[in-house]
Amino acid sequence: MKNQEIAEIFNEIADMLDILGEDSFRIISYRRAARQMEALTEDVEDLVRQGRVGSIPGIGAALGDKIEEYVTAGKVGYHQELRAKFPPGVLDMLRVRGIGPKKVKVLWQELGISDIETLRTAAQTHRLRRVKGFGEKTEEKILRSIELLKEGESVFLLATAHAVADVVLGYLRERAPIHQVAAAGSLRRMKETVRDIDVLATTDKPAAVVEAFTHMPGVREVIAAGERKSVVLFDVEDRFVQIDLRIIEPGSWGAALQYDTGNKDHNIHLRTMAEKRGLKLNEYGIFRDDTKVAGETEESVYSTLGLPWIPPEMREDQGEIELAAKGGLPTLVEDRDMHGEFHVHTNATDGLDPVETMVDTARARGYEYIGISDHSVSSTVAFGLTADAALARRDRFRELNRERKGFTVLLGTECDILDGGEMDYKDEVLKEFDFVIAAVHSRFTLPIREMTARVVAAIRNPYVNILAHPTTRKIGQRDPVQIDLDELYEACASTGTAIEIDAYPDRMDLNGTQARAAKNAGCTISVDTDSHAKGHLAWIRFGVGTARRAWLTREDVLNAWPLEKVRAFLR
DNA sequence: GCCGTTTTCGGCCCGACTGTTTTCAGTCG
Repeated sequence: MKNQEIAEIFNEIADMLDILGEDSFRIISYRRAARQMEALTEDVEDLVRQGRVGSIPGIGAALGDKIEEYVTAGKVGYHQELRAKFPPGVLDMLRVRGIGPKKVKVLWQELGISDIETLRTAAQTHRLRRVKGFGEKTEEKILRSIELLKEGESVFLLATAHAVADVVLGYLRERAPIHQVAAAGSLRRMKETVRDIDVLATTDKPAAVVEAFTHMPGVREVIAAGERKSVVLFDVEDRFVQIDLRIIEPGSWGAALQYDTGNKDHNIHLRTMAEKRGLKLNEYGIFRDDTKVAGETEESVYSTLGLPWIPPEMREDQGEIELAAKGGLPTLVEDRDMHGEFHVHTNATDGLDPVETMVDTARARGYEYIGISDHSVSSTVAFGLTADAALARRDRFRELNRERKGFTVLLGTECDILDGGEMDYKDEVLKEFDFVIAAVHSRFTLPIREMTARVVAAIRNPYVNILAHPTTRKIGQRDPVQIDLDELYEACASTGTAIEIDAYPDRMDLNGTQARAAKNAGCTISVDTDSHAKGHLAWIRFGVGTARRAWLTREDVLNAWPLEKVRAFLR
């Protein structure tokens, strides 16, 4: 998929135009187009083939041509022309916190500074403060920001960010005079990675809350400390995450929550709708002239615009507003809909806990069933089981089912898909399991045609019920394999094979965008944690969050079904 | 560069914080 590559090109064009001081609305168009490319559920190459690039919101004639050019020629001429004007390193300077396009332009064109190292030396030797707009504090700030850049400011896994948010919210509840407090932003939208954590609080003592927030244990750096908004960098192991705190009046709680949750395009869309109704929407409420007409709850904000409340996970401006306006929002799957799961490991292979512990943890969660799916023999690093050893567990599983009345333990396997697409166990072994999960754990670098054929062959095996972590990516560690996901969706839909949202925090595979495409192709989705310890079963909330980002209902999710319906599916 | 039940031209979301300024530009989200 070239979607991401095109997004990066558009963003880089925007950066360059920004530095050159071009028309800001043109720049906004490039950035918006980049976001659209990232959010696209379809492969842009397919859209080009079908002549449908113009149907992407924010893509007109000029950007459509550039997309086609990239798909056919592998590059965009305009992008390369611009690039030729910039010494390498100039664009990097934008990554320094507090340095934007205007300052880069001055640094580059007036001081001849064209990379971060030179910028650092210039700040150290006080060469910057001679230029208009730069002073002593700017030099200090630049030096600190460059240090922070080296320490690796980066994205965080959703699960990590949630854990940090819980600590911060707990601290504020205990130590600051707040009424309400909550996390919003991409965390609340359940995005699989999070760049910063947005916290909202209501209080009648703002100064005391800012004081508590900026002096929390773990705060490394205070970026801003205003009465309405503060920003800190917060230690997370050997890295740090940005945390934004917004302080509002109780009457603006809903408006602020809305404002800080929706992504940029969702919010712009709502503000445009407000304007057409003669209203003004901001983080304090909805106003007619200067009178506030809504804002205490999120529901009031949406209903004033003629909309039902939209679930946070959907607020990406991917058609949800139009759907809501027509009264067509789906009823999304929820945590409490989950009846069990299938992708669970034990200490028989590379899990930490024995099967009894995993089963009882699942029961305590209120599940009706649990599938145990330890590794097959070829996964040597994961201590995969021989066919005999795997099937020999059947007796113990029968006992477990007798001992735990009203709860069902299913004997499954996470069976490797071998190089050529055959399964690691023979069919006569596979048919003995209650269910079979197929997964790629080797040869990640096959070319796209071979990899696609390999996985499609596994999907077509009559004993395979679920395809696990389809792209095999590990966030921050391993790129997704080269594979034609549309072909997988089609194969899964036509054979009645479920496809997985693997909610292990660094997998999140499929992600929300992909799972939505899978649903649209007619697939049933299995939401699993890939648990390797009892505590991991709780990660199902991130899988459900991803399913909600994919607009899935409980009818779409295999393990939101009761056991009898699941059994029929597995048969 | 995009887009249109007020428009095919003239608009384009809106506000907070900081630092360098004498009233505001730049950055960020």
